[in-house]
Amino acid sequence: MTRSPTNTREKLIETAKDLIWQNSYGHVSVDDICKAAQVHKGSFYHYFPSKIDLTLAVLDSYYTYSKPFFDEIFNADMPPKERFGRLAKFGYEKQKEAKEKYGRVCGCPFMALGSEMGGYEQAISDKINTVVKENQKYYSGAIEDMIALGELPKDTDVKAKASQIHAYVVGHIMLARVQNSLEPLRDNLVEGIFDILGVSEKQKHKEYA
Amino acid sequence: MTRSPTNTREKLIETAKDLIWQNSYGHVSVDDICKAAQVHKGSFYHYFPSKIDLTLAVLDSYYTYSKPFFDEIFNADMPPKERFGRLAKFGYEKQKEAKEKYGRVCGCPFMALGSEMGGYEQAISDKINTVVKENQKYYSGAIEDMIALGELPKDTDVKAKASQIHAYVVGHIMLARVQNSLEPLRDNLVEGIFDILGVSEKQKHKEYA
DNA sequence: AGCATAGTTGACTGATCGGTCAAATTAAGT
DNA sequence: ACTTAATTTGACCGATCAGTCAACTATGCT
Repeated sequence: MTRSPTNTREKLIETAKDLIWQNSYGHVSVDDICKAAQVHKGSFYHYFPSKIDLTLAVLDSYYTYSKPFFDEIFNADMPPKERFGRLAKFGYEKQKEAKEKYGRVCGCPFMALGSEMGGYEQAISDKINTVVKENQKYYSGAIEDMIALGELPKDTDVKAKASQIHAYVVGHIMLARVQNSLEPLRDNLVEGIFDILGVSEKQKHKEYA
Repeated sequence: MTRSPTNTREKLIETAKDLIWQNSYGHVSVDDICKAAQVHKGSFYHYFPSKIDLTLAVLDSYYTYSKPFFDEIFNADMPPKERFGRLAKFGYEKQKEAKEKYGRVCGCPFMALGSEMGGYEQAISDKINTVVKENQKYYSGAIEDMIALGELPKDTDVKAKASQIHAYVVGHIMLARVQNSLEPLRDNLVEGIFDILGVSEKQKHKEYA
C-alpha cells in the first residue's frame, strides 16, 4: 500500500444501508448512493464491481453489526427462556431506533432484500439463507437448553420450533414495516414466542366460559 | 360503449401479476409487461395512467381472487379451530401451485410489495394495510367463536392473538419465498398457529426430562 | 352511409439507468 | 525529487426507464 486507507468504501456502504433500508434495492440508484455519500461514480466502481456487489457488502455489514448482539442475547450463561425475551426486546428496540432515525419503521433488511431480489439474484439469496440458518441455530440452541432444564418436553421437535419462532419473529418485523407501526412488536411479540414454545405464563391461568 | 369490450386490461393485469410476483416491482418494467402481454405501450397507458396504478390494480386483482377463498375458509358454519387448519392448508397449497407454475416459491404479493414499496408509495401501503386489517378480522372472528365455544379463555386478548397469528403466517410465507422452500409451510405452519392459540394437541401430552 | 368513440399502434421524448474509462491527483517508499 | 500505485475525478456510453402523442382502426349507433 502506498497510500493511507480512506473511508470511501465504508461511506458508500453506510449510505447504501440507509437508503436501501428505508426504500428498496430497486428504488435506490447508484447515482443516488454516490450523491448522498458525496462520492464520485468512478470511485464507486473502484470499490465495487457492480451494484449487486455493493448490496452484498451491505448485507455483510448488517451481519457483522448484528452478530455481537445475537451472541450476547443468546449467551449460554443466561436462562434460555430469558434469551427469547431479550430477542424480542432487541427486535423492538432496533425498529424503534430506525423509526426515530429515519421517520419510519424499516423492518428487517435481510428479509426485505430476500423478498425483493430472491427471485432473480442467487448471490443475494445465498447470503441471506446463510444468515437465516445461523439465526435458527441460535433458537435451536436455546430450545435445547430449555429441554435440558426440563422446561420443554424431551420429544420437542427442535428444528420445527426454531423454524416456527423464526417465522413468527420475522413476520412481526415485516408487518411492522408494512404497517409502519411499532405497537404490535412492543405489545405482542414476546408472548407469541412463549406461546409457540408452550411456556407462556398467561396460558397457565386460563378461565373458560 | 360503442365497441365490444376487449381483454387487454385484464391481460396486462394478469401478466403483471405473473412477472411482479416472481420478481419484484422494481425489477419488472412497463416494457417487460407489455412485451409479455403482447400489448403495445400506448395501450398500456390507455388503461393505466402509471405503473403504480397498474400495480394497484394488480393488488385489487389478488384481493378479489383471494376473498372467496377466505370467506370459505372462515365460514362460520365450520368449527373455528378447523378454520385455522384450512387457512394453513390454503397457504401451503397456493405456494405449491406457484412453485409448480413458476418454478419457485413466490410468497405473499401483499407483503412483498408492502415491504418493497411501503417506504415511498403511500397508495400501495394504504391498500395493503386495508387487506392486512381485513385479514386479521377473519382471525379475530374465529378466535371469538372459539371463546364462545369454551375452547379459549374468556379473557383472551382477541386482537393480540389475531395479530400474532397473522405475523406468524405471513412470516412463514415470506420465509418460504426467501428460502424457496415449501417444507416448513407444509410441516410446521398449522401447529404453530395452534400453539399461539394455546390449543395444540401436541402440547397436551408433554413428556419432560 | 356516416358519425362518435373506444381501442390500437409505434415512433418518440427526456431522464435516468448501471457501468466505463483515461486522465489527474494523492501520498507513501526510496 | 522521483517512482509507484491507490484513489479520485467527471465526462461519457449505450441501454433502458416511465410516459406521451398524433394518427389510425374498429365497431356500434342512428
